[in-house]
Parts: sequence; structure tokens; C-alpha cells
Amino acid sequence: MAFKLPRDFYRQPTLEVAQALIGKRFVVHRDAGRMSGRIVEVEAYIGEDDPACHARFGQTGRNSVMYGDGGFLYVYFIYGMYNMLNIVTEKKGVPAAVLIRAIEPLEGIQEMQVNRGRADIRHLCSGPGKLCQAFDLRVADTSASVTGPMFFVMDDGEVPSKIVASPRIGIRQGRDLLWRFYDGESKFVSRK
DNA sequence: ATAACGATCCAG
DNA sequence: TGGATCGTTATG
Repeated sequence: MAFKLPRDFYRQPTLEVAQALIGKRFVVHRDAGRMSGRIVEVEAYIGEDDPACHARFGQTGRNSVMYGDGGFLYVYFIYGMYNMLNIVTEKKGVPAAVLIRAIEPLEGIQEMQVNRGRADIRHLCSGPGKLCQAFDLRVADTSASVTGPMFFVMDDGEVPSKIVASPRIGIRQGRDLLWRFYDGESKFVSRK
């Protein structure tokens, strides 16, 4: 019954995609092996009018993938040392994405522990910078398809019992919007 | 050409 | 609670 989410899934309105991603399984296949985990926390960034979205200054060299079709990765570098994983949403021409903020590790935990330099499973992917380090996601992965053999998201039938909405974290503008969503039952979110 | 700052994390 | 650390963007 498990199936890979098709590109049409990501073409839906961003707020719908964001909430629907909670409980889904993010999978990465590399030569090193397979890693996966359950998405438990996300944030939506939508359009040039969203003051916290990277598209607020219009199309630039960094954010151009956000203007393309949904279902592709947007990984960017921030604070001089961290990467952030986003999945582009909406149809071509609408700049929007979902930031993956926290994941419950399921497969490839040993490799994640090596990549993170930490053993505690709760500290492997409980934050957007942490999960990129755990999965070894880099800016070079930007524009890769999230419906391909290397990166994809699975619906494996698990359904979160309750999804909580809150303001987005770490931004200065746009705090009035409740565009952060997380699994209220999960112990793997970045914070409550 | 330059300066300010950011969708963070960790140690102390 | 502050420091690390550097690419991106705006401004002159």
C-alpha cells in the first residue's frame, strides 16, 4: 500500500502540501546506502508577498528553483555553516516551498550518527540544520527531483494523530502567520 | 566594492 | 545567552 508521492502532489497549494507531508517518509538513496525518516515538522514559505520567503526580493540566482515546477529540492546555505532542506511546491511560476524542519530517523541511523557526530537519536534530525547534516544534504542537491530514484517521499500509511499549527521559527517578519506545522505527538520535533 | 545579516546550533 | 562563520543581497 505504500507509494511514492507523485509530482502532482507537490503542485497543490503549499499549505495543503505542508500539512500533508507530516507523517510521510522522506527517503534518500546514495551509493553509501539508504536513509529515511518520518517528517514531523515543516514550514511553508509562499510567494513574493511573504516577508520571510526567499522570493520576497523576486527571482535571484539562489532562489530560481522556487520559480520552477513543484517536486524539486531547494537546499540553501545559511549562517556560514548550515544547510536547509526545502521541497518546491506549486506550479511553475509560483515561488513557494516547504522547509523540512524535523524528521524522526527510521533507516540509516548509524550513518546519521556518524554524520552528526552524535549518538542520541533525538538529536539527529530535530532541526533543519541537523537533518541536512544527518542526511548529508548540500546546496549541490538543489534542483534534484524529489520524485526520482535518489530522493523521494513515501506515503506508507502512517497517519499523525494531531497536527499543530504555530508561527514559523527563526524569522523576524511574518510571525503573524501560522505556517509551521508539526506532529503534536512526536518527540522528534525541534521544539514545542 | 563593501557591509549587514540570516528559515541555526552548541557550548558554557 | 553569545559566538561561530560565510554566501547572498542591497546599497553606494
